[in-house]
Amino acid sequence: MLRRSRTRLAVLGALSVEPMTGYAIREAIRDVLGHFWSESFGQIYPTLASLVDDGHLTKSPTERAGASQYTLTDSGRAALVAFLSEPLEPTRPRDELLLRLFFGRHLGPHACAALVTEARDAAHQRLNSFAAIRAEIETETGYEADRDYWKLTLSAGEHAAHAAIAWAEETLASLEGFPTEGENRLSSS
Amino acid sequence: MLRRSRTRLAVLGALSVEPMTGYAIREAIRDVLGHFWSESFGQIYPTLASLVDDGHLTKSPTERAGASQYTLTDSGRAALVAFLSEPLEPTRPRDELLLRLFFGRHLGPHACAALVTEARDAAHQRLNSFAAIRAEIETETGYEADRDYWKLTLSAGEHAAHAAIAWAEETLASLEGFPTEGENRLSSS
DNA sequence: CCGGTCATGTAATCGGTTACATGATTCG
DNA sequence: CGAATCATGTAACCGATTACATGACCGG
Repeated sequence: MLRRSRTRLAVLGALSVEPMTGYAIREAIRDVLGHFWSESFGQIYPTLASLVDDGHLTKSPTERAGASQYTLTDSGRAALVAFLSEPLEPTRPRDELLLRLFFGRHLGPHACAALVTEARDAAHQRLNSFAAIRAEIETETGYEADRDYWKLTLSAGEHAAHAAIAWAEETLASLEGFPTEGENRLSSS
Repeated sequence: MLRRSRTRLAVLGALSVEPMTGYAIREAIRDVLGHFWSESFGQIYPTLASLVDDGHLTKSPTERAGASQYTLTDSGRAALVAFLSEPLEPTRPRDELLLRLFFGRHLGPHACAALVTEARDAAHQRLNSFAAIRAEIETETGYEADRDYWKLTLSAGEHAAHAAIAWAEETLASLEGFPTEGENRLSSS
């Protein structure tokens, strides 16, 4: 199983939209894919070098000294499609909020409510940023072919955020009825 | 920033419910926390050893040769509470389905629909397993104090699954209207 | 000129998985 | 007895983050 790194997919994908520098790739991932993906510089630059080695990208200088622009080759586009076609291997879930809530008895309902409130507010903020991104991709020209797909991922984020908010509200109401036996104390098995 | 591994939290939490062997911890995490958490043996055993070193657990032999039972100490319980009280550092999102969908133009609407269908079916399966877990924790005795918190995490899973299903249905309908220009071909910028 | 942004890259480290090795116990 | 399950642990590896080092360019 040659399990390719997903960073490669993200980088190839980003460059399928338009040629960019490594720095710009990271910016694009943070600003546009931010709600479902992330990459760090420490991962992007080695990946770019490796993709150039494989012939999937070409590196060319820009006007600006020290900056290089990377462009997808035909081989790179083929690699992207091949990657996209691979079966999705199931991700191992790791939701730290739920992990804490699961053991919430040791924290008490009050502190748990604070965690849930935080999560709810974060979901609201995400919702706001989705609206901004939606407006942005709607108005910018040049990405017509991709735009419809991009909106699907936005919609996924919106559904998830709405669900998170609804759950948080329910949970906050429910937590009010919880007994406060162990709150702020380290005793009681 | 002393960023403690979350495996420690999961192990301490698991042992806060009842003493167990390392093997049983992994089973419990897989079966009960499976929809929002995962751990591998390779992480659990070293963590157990380290927690014993720190005085957070005691290791005692069982009737069965070669098997050890781990029990939370007072120090361990305090460490659990301390851990639970730490601020939640934001998780970097990595949703491979959405990453693929974002670059879905290169795959075509048909293949994208297959991915989304897969995700929808997986959400349905999760919903089924939630019902089973709910029935299980409802009937088993001895966990009355934790049960209410456990249900909160189940509810979160159910909300998320319902949202995923609703989004998938909408997306599948939407994908039917997408042009199939690049489907199964490697050409066309 | 100085601070902020654009830009590249590497080294140390980490958290985690996989694969492997080993062996006891239980059940058919 | 043999297979499945229970049980422990380690070594190799990997993907990724963090911190650090460096420097060009631009605007005030």
